[in-house]
Amino acid sequence: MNYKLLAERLLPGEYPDPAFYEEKYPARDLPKGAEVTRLAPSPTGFIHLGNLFSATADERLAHCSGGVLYLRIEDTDLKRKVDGAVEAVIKALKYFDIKFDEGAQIGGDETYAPWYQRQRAEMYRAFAKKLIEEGRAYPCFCTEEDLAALREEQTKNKEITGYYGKYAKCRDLTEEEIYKNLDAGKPFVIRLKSLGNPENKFKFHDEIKGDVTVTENDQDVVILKSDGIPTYHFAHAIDDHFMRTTLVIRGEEWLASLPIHIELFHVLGFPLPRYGHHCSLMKQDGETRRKLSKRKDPELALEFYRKEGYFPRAVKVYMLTLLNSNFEEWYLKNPDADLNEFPFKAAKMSRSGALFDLDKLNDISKNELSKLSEGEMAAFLEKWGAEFGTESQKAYFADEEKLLRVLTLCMGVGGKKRRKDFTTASQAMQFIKFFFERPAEHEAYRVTDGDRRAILAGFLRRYDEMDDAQVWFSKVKEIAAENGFAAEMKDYKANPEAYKGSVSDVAEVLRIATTGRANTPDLYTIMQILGDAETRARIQAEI
RNA sequence: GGCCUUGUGGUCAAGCGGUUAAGACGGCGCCCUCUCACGGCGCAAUCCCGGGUUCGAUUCCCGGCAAGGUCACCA
Repeated sequence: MNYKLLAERLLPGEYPDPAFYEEKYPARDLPKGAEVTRLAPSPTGFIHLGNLFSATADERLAHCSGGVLYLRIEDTDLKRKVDGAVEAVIKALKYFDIKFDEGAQIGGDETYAPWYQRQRAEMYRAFAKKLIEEGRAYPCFCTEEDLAALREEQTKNKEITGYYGKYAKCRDLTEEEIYKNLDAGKPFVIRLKSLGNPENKFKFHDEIKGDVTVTENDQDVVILKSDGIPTYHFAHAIDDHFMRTTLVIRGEEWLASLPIHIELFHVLGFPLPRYGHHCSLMKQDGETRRKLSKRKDPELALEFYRKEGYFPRAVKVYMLTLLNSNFEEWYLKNPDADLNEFPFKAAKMSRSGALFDLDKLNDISKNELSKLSEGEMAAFLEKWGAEFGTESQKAYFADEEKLLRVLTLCMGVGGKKRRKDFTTASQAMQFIKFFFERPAEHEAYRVTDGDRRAILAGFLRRYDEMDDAQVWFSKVKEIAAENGFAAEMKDYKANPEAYKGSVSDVAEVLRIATTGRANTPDLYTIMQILGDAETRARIQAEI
């Protein structure tokens, strides 16, 4: 068979030879040990926590080693394309501190562009043509029906499904048959002519999983689809070679196709990059657990976390906690360090899939938020509010001086102990709501109506905005005593039957009357912030 | 079903031949306290199962079992 002629018929025209591309995309000039990693999403625009998990690993591995992180778009499947998707992905990741050095829509060094696979079509064809010329790839005219029938037969016979060995019908087509099909205008794909033997197994070192057992590939996989666009496998080999990726970090669902990739790199004459297959973030689904999915877990979309107002650093801390088992310990010792100083290692990545734990994230969020100054918190809330806040919430930012006082109180700034009430921005806004809006609803009072009125009226009679906290509280005690409540907690505990309740019950009445709730930070300070008129008005309304 | 991967408390996990089997989250209890939050103290809860190897296995070997992944002209 004249492969040269066949190649020309299949992919007519002049294509550059491999040397041209090797020169066009030269090896990167980076320090020793620097990793080049990449994120290569398909442009569906949807991106969830699992993607961030993976992206964080890519980003850390690249930047901890003085290397490069780039963004490549795998748009070889037209059915998946969504407009504006790339921008959406970049924006979502940027919020969580994932910054690309180069890539689609990024700018930066254009040496390795283009970053969209559809724009690299010529290169893929050039290498496919070369493979055909070498007799290592061939046209296949099998239809979808043919393949379905084949699969059915193999399944019935309990054989491995796929296009391989004796089942690879088109592999053995004669020259005459091929040209006959071509003349008849039959559509075709280009398949790899695999030389592997599945009997052969060997060890392969995975940067995350350690040594894994790999079986030689014998599948004649499609490398060029009938529309001339490469499959993932083929594009992966060519792109990661010419973009000079050193470390391919991807989900473990790719481990099964590693043999294909190894053969492809080999047949193309490219050195193999190193690989790290990470486990997927799992979600409990009834009795079992499964990896995060786009269709089933919309609530795990990155957008959800932005909308709820999770603090970016908190999410990053959680990702690092899951990603590197020694991170948590390091962070405990270096609570104020730049997260990027943590020595991130692929080998420290977990080998088993972790369940996503919202409780843990929330705990981290509280801690991170509590470290902010009131000014930083105000800035964070304002930024969140501008995009996701209601109109009434946006109004909180008009009186900045008041907002800062509120935040100082609610965060315990200046005190020996910081408060940790806020998990997210949206929750914080709910928490501080009563400072800016009169409570529409009040939690139930636990004293009788008569006592409530007496307590509130007694307070109004005594309240003086100029009192300091001690004087203020002594007045609350007076009211307690006056109405049959114990002024001192010790007295109440010693003899609970003698009283209707204690100062705490009296304070609770005042608290509910002014804020609508039974649980708040220091009431005295709240009244100071609200001001005399507002405090009195709220209490009067509850008498 | 074949192949690959994984199996330490409810969750994330350290440990890698001898440990009272770390720590964090969550749960529960107590203390602090005008409530809440914070903080402090404490409690419950774990080595998938069965065989070996060994004086001794959570750690090593073999076999089960379970879970996850994968078997496309999708990535």
